[in-house]
Amino acid sequence: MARRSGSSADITGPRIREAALRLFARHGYAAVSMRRIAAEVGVQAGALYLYTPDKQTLLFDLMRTHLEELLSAWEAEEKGETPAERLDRFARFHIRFHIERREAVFLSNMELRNLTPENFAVIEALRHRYEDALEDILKDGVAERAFDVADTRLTTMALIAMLTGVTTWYREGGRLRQGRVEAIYAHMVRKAVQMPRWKRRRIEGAADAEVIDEPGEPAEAAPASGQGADTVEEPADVKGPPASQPQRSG
Amino acid sequence: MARRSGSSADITGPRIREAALRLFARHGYAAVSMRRIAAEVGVQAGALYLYTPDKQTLLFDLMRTHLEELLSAWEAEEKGETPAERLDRFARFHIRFHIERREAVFLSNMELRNLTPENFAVIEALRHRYEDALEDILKDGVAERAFDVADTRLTTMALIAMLTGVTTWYREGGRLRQGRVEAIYAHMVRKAVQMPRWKRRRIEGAADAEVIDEPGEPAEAAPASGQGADTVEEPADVKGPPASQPQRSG
DNA sequence: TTGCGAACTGAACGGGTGTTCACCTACCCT
DNA sequence: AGGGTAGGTGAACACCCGTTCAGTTCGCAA
Repeated sequence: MARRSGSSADITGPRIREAALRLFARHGYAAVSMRRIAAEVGVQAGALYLYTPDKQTLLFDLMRTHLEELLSAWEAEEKGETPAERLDRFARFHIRFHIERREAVFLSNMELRNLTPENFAVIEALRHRYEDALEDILKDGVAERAFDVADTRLTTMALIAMLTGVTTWYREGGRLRQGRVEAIYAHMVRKAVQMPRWKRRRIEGAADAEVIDEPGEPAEAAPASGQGADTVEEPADVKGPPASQPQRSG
Repeated sequence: MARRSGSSADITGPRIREAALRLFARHGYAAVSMRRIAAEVGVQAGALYLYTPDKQTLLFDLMRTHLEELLSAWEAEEKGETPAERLDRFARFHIRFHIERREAVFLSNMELRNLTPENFAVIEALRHRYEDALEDILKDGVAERAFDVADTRLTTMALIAMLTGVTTWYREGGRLRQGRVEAIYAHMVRKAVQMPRWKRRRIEGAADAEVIDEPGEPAEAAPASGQGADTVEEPADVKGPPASQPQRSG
């Protein structure tokens, strides 16, 4: 038996990629042999080489395809008007896309170290483009004084890590429906970067405005840090509002 | 040449664990051979089996040791009085510990799938204990109405993912000093979970108090979600404050 | 100084690895 | 009906894998 009946390239090709994706994601690139992928497809190992030049390229193509689809899916998304709106959409999009493609996400995050340097550079560039999409939103928000972000690059990495983490625990049919998960994450993201009222007023120079105590305010913030530890505020800011503030108006 | 001059178990043992940790973290468990670890130590592969029964146990011991040290380091930490204080300390501790032990963190996060089921269960239990430490802080904050957290478990996972993500980009001698990184992350964590003023007032039933617009408020929050999409608030809450609110008092 | 155990070598075992290649057969086109 | 080629097979190549073990040497205690 050489060629099997009913076989064709546009069936075997995708099946190989699906099997490789699933197995690489589940057991890791190095732990999965070409023979095992072939067995999953129901084919001999040699047949895989009609569809990929080698194992490394198979991994690389899976990761590149995933990231390209991620980028084009985001570009196709409606963007929203304000930075806050765009951030909300980004968070929800990210959660949705990452829940729907857990295996590809897992692969693209875990197997970077198994790429050759040249392939790694390509994947990193794609990933960077996606991160920049988020950072641009943050920068816009900072420019409009809608966001209070000490460092847009750090915050970009922090938010993406937080959102991507959903793949580690979310399971379909679990305690929380996907829509609610999206909403909770989006809400947290928004709160994490939003400009607090007391600060917005200070920045706008409204010394006449009543200063209201607010969590995150310097007088109350980060009380646990040792003396001399860094703070988020610039030194000039840390001194902050006058010490005598109304505790609560109500 | 059989035994090498100047050799002793309390030197070779640690060197094997260090080499294994570094190589496993860098290239992945499955991609690193016992011969390569041995070569790094300057020894033959067979000698490794004087120090570990097999490769799997070597991995497991590295991960278990790391998590046990993480737990006992946190337990030794000063805890702070209020939930906000404890959360701040937790965030800073987590960042510090994870920056200092990048390789062990990387290993413990990436190689879970290469553990046998029995070993996996042990590691997961340890990891769960650490997550619970954070969740307890969040629960306390929710009970005291200091935190506004829709789901403590989800938030725990989200915050840990965000904080642990620091290991993917932080490099010593980079743009940001460690203390500042700690401060920025701790600040974001705090903002992400804090109870907004408008909501605290509503909960406390202070209908007399002036309601102030606040980012995160339902009227303004999550505007990008499609119709019928989930929101963070419970249905009763979503209807929210009366529609007519002063936009800004200033 | 001798002897004994700790520390290690080096070869071997059975098996798995990615990849190649000569060969074969089912299908489509003329 | 028949030929060409797309889509395979299965054996082979050279090498690496985790692990074992008899044998060897070093350091230390008596």
